[in-house]
Amino acid sequence: MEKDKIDKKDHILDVAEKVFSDKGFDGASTRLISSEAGVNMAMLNYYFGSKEGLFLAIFDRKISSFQDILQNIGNDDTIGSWDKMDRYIELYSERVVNNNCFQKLLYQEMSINRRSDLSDKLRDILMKNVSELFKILQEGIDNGEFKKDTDMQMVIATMYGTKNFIVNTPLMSSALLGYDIQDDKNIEDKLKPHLKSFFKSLLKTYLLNDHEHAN
Amino acid sequence: MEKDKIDKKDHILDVAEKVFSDKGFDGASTRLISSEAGVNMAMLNYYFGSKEGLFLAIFDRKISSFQDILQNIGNDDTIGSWDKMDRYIELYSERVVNNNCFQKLLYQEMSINRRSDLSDKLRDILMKNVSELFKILQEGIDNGEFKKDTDMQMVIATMYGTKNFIVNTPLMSSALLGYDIQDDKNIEDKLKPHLKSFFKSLLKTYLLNDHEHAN
DNA sequence: TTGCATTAATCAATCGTTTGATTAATTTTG
DNA sequence: CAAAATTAATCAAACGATTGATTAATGCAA
Repeated sequence: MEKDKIDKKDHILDVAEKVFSDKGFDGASTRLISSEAGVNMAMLNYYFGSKEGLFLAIFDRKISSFQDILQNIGNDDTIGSWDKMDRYIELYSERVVNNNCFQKLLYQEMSINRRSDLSDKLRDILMKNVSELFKILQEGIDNGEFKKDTDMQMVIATMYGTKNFIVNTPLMSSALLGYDIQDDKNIEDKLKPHLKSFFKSLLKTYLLNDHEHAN
Repeated sequence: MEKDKIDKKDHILDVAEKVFSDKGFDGASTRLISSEAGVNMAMLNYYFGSKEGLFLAIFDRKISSFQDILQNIGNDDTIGSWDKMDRYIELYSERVVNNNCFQKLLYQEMSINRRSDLSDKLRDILMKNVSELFKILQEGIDNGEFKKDTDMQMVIATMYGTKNFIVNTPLMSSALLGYDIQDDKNIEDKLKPHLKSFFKSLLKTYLLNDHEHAN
């Protein structure tokens, strides 16, 4: 059955995503991945051609669902710029703290510069997501809701960086925050609300003009 | 001569630091490192025992100079909390944007889950640096200079995360900031001042109580 | 039976490491 | 001081292990 095959490939991709994010590309052997996935080693090559093919397939799978999630917030004319920002923070914090092992993989790959074609591709995709945030910020500045001297680039770097730091160095951030951020329950109950409320509070004071502070 | 030996070991460590940070631990072969350093392969084992020994030696060398740089800012009684924060931002931005290939290595290692003993060690060292920042923040809150509801943990995650994001994903951050952050001149002329002024501006609005805003 | 899925066995290549030999430097000895 | 003895540094070559990949044989459903 075609369905079974897809499920199997998907299962392999799930496992590979996890193992790659734990060990890195070079540290994750095909033998380990296949045994973790409960399939014969040759199946990886049979399905994905090569180890690199498997690796790329992980990204291909995600990329399709990766795009438009954060898009089209900026196109809503009925709400103000801060409310858009608020919504972006909500969605971003939600999305990103899930798939955290893919996020880890993504930034590992962007940090090491091996497959430069892939890196470029990932950069472009991320920049596309970033552009939505740009739009929101620019609009807020133009309509006077945000401060004129807002450093948009750095605001973006701050959001992405802070999230990455927490997700990608769990040992460090768990020690810092005082709870295990690898635990799913803690992620849901503590980390997500924590991240959201901090981002809102931080950016509200930074972005909003004084006359808006009352809100 | 003893000096030559130290210089040689130091040279190997320099090269290894660069290669490891480029390729990751598993991606960097001992053959590549030794050929880049212009020494025989066996010398790596002769000097450092093993590949892992070489890797650890990189950290040992840095760690000694790593410690006290950011320390003792908090102990100065003659300046206010924000001024201490200001000074921390200055030093942190300076230090960190230099040795950026070590920083890359450091967070690569903390991201991957391999030698947990090393990871723990690195976490402890970083937490020690963090504690100085904690001290400054706590003091500022206690003396009323900073807001009572300051999220200290997240402020720290933001500073470390934002810097990491910029340094560790140069492809992304160069596209975002609009200049090549791998270029030494750009680092000095643009990135450092940029980072400093943003951190100050961002944290000033977030940390300071309203009656301090005039400053 | 035919075609795809799956397996164990095997491949060459590369890995980190070790070896034994050789050279250079240092120390000891007469 | 000079010769001998010892130690340290360096090298090419080879080691066993592991890597990603391939093969040929088998299983199995249509």
